[in-house]
Amino acid sequence: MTQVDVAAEAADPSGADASTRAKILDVALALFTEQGFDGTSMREIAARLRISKPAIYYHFASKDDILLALHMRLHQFVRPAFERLTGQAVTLEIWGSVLDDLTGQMLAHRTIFLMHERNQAAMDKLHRTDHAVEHDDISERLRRALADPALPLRDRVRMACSLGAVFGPLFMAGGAFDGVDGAQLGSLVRDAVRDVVG
Amino acid sequence: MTQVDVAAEAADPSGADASTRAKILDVALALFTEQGFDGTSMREIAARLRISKPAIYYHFASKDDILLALHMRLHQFVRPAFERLTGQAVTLEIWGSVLDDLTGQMLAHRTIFLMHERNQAAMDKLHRTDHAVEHDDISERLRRALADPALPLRDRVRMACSLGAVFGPLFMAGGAFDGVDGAQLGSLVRDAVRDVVG
DNA sequence: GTCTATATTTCGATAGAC
DNA sequence: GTCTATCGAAATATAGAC
Repeated sequence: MTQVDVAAEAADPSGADASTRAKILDVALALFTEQGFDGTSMREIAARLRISKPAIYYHFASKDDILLALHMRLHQFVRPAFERLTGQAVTLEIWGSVLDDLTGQMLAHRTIFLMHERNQAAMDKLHRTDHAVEHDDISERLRRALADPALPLRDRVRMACSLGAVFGPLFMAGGAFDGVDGAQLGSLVRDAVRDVVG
Repeated sequence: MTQVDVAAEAADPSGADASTRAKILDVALALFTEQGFDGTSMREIAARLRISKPAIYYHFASKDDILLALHMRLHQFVRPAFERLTGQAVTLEIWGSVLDDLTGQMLAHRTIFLMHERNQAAMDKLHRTDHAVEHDDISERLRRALADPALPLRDRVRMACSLGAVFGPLFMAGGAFDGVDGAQLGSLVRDAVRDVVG
């Protein structure tokens, strides 16, 4: 059993003398983001940590298992925001408050979100293969909200556009805002998002 | 030499009795979008066309060469819009007109844009390896505009958010707008984008 | 232009010692 | 927990006939 408390992993500081498992996750996150999941080999992860490949397999059952652990990190960050979409009819106002939270999480954990976006194919395969991910998944609830036939098309489009607006600065700017203060950036993004959905 | 006129490829209708080369590109586009570039093998492409692997290699020098051809298609679609960013200082108004054109292209060629987004890692590697792509590339001009220190941070953020808003309905909706009429969708997206950048 | 057969490389994963 | 050595599968790409 290589499972470990998710919160502890996420709380890992900057890798001073963190556990090997946490260090593997940090390196994998960086490499998966830069080169893609399929473009990164286990050998590469091991080399950067100056350990051997089997050492990784002691901590993770498979390469997919590493990706799954990183997916769970993201899941943990976004679940609180998206839980507001269940149990009540979605309105533009509710959607706006969801995106407000989401903006904060995105800015606090940019690399994880970027890794997830740049490896959607691998993530999809993981969901098809691994049944441990179940269908508690966020993407499904999101897709259902945006396809809700009870909503006017105009509102559905504005929901999708505002969602894109939240991630535009991270996904499409190629690091143009990397050095910018998170609070200031968050304020500007939230203003722009409100202009779409407010 | 397997190079062929780019416009002719893009003009290929729906694959009735199109040339083998064009059919390979169509199948590769679909598979790269669904499963990712690295998650798709040459064997898979060949099997779906009921031809053999070497038949593909007669038309393309390598797997990367197929991806490059698809990249050129996209490049052709977006270049006119982005050429407006050269030779003059970027303003929110110019940016708005660029996104206006881009919205139309995105809706007219959804799959190509989606494939490009879902294979950024492979695309980056292509740019690093293949020097035929040169640095005429769009991504670079885009990044420079969004990082332009002559612009106030607020404007740069709104540029990034509006760019994200254009692609939100395509990238983040999981096909929730697949059946929607392009003209109607375009009108609604442009309205939302104008609220950010207008 | 398309085929069968195969060369070559690389990867994920495991065996077994320490 | 970590190592050396290796297995087996799958992928890209090519040789050579037709």
